[in-house]
Amino acid sequence: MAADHVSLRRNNLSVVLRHVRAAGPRSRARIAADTGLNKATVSSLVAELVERGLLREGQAEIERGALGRPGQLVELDGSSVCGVGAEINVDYLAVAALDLSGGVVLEHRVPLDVAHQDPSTTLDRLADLIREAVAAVDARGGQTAGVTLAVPGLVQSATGSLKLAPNLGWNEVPVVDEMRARLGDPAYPFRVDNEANLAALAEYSELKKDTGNQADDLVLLTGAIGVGGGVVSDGHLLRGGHGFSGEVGHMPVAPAGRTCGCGRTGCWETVVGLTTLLNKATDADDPVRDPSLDVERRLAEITRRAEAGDARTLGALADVGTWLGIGGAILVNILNPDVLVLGGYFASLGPWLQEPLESAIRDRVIAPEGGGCRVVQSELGFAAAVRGGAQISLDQVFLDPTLIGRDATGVAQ
Amino acid sequence: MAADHVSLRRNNLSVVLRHVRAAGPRSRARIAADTGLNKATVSSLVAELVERGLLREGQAEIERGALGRPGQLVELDGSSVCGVGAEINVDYLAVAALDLSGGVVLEHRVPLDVAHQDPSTTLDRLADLIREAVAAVDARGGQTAGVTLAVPGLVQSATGSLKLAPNLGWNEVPVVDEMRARLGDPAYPFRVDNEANLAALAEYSELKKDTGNQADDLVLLTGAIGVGGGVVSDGHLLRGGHGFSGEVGHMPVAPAGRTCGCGRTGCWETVVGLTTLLNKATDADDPVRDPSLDVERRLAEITRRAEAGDARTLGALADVGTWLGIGGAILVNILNPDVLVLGGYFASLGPWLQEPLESAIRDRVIAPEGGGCRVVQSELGFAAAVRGGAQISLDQVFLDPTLIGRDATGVAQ
DNA sequence: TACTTAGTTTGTTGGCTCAACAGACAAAGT
DNA sequence: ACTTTGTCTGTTGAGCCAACAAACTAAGTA
Repeated sequence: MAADHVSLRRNNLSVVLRHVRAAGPRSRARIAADTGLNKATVSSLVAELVERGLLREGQAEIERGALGRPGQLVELDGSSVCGVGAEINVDYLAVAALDLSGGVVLEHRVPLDVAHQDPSTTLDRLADLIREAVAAVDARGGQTAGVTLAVPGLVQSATGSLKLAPNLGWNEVPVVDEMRARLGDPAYPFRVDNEANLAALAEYSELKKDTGNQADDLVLLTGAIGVGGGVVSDGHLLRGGHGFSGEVGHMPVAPAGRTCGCGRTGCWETVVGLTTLLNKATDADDPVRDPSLDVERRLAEITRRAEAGDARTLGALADVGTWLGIGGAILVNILNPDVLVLGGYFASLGPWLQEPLESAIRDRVIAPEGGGCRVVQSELGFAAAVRGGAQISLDQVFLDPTLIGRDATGVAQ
Repeated sequence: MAADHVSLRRNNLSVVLRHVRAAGPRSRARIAADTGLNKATVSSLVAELVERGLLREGQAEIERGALGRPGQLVELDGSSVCGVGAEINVDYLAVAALDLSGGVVLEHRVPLDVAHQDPSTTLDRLADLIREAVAAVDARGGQTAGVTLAVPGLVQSATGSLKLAPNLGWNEVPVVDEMRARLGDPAYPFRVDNEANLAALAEYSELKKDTGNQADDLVLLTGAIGVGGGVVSDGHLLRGGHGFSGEVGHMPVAPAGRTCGCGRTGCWETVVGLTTLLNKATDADDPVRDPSLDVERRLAEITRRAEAGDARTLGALADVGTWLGIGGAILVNILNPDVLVLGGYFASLGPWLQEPLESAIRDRVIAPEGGGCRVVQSELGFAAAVRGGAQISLDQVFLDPTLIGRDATGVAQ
């Protein structure tokens, strides 16, 4: 809370660094004009950020044709710092490493039937993947700013423990401690977070990249066997008092519906989950239903049928889209996001879900003009969570550039 | 974003002022120890805050029995700055003025059938009340830090316009402009906000006062004819992209239920609204149903019957409590608040609602141990929104003490 | 075409100010 | 004698301002 010269400097370093990220390569003079800082101050700040390896002098001189002395472009230096994201999900493990400028250094996914493994075995495999990612960062001459693990369950961020992950069959696993031990107590911070939260963060970054500014309120729906929700409100991740926010899968929206894994009837999951879609769209002996098949392959087949105009498939998709809208409207009324992002399997099948979904929302939202809520399909799809994990580690650096290089006050957990 | 010496100073003034509010009267040395600021710095900051009339040297010397030189207590100075809150609701207008230390300077409510008035007449009456409140502040030798108006509807905070208030029958009313004109373009800032949002803020302050720290995530339910929701997340009001968040009254929870004023069936309002309770608890010719009767008086009668053990009343209350829990569980799953506060009429009847409500929530929440969500009855009841309005104006001063006194950079809107 | 000059913009330098800090110290108690 | 408070003095660090050199465009002149 209390601020001194050091935090003042830290703040302004962060302002400059984030401005370059948000607005792209720029001359010092331009940064000064944009941020309101003095030219001299910006020079000093940029010099320090260059020294820390976070910014670099741009190769290009500047756009021609302008009057006066051309400026020296300053841009993000992707070479020195990377964030690593990892993910444990029902049927795969994944890692990704992003550099400071958002470039993908590495992305790796391996299929694994996590639910039928011992957690310990899964964590061993994951440790291998993370070591591989960190090695790739090292090989590039970079430093790992942090690793964040995404899990489909309830996470207590403070203690780094996974309280409950029904779809994995995990319960009270101290994932951070377990992983830190496996990785030999690494210097970089290691965090866990909910999969949907991290995916929401990744989508938020993506949105910022595309639309420039505006839109600081976003809801992400991740569709898989279960349904997860991630909420970004006013640019901040909504975590809730104990970090258990976004549990939207069990909203009772269809009292006449199927029995849910949680024991109750009519949960949202039971009408929009992937299993339900497949049951509606196919016969019991249809090979697409085979649970041992890769999810992406099953989705590809559904997509093919939809494109071919198969009536039953289209009907099932329209049905899911409508139910998605019925639950979505609840979220929109409560949270009033600017954007509702369809992630996970909803993204793959977005083209057929979007129309019925939007119409269902329009019918149910109180705020004028549907609360101004746009519905978009995720471009990241199933990769959103790992990306978000890498992103969140990088965000720490953007918030406090002094974590990196020079005096490096300590890669504080 | 970008910070300089002035913002550094502003921040630290704010830190000291807020610390005294949160932790109570304290010596300078203690403030320094608590905040991490240097003793000398705290002396300087306190001196400035005293000069601005926000703090004052405490009368009492200090607790006895301690070793060493006793400290001079420093405490909030309630005498110089007040925040004013106002409220337009279906059947009353209200104002309140709070001083910096949270003391109630004035609280005034007048019954008015707003829905059957011309908006202009209502605003005229409200202007009278506000003038009265500001005059009361003046009479105490104080300065009005700002006035915030609470309305039961969708508010666009930026433009200060009320987009839609179904229960008032209002639509697209530029309330801020209208009121500023009536008040003769006052120097203090004038804002509008949603009634439930402001009430949530007031409850949050109340909570902080009681429990000290912890609990930064809260959901408030205001019960009246309609049902409103206000959300505080991580200490911040959740507003949503367009400021239309918290519209919980029309969540479709009871598909088999009554038709709602909004045209759909099964909205939450239709099973937990006051009208529904009365219909369930009484016969058609029961005088309690008389809508011209004062709400508080009708609630008093229901309370009397419940206390007397009237089976039908108790049944109706249990029913409403359960439905409250069914919808409440949705909110708890999405937002994971530490506390769920029952406001409005739910507060008056809380003793009978709480048990079935808590049980319904426990049955439906995914997170372990009910997500740790406590259910409490509001102490402020129907006065929460005005209090919150006054509070929010004061909060501006706590966030930027330089708004008041001395150089007063301008009572910026 | 080659050269000069004016005008504009960039980025650095040195001096100034402001605010926090550190340490010394008097004051006020045990 | 010992402790703790609060003030005072001098130092440090960071941002600001104004001046200035550098780098370029535009236009006028030979």
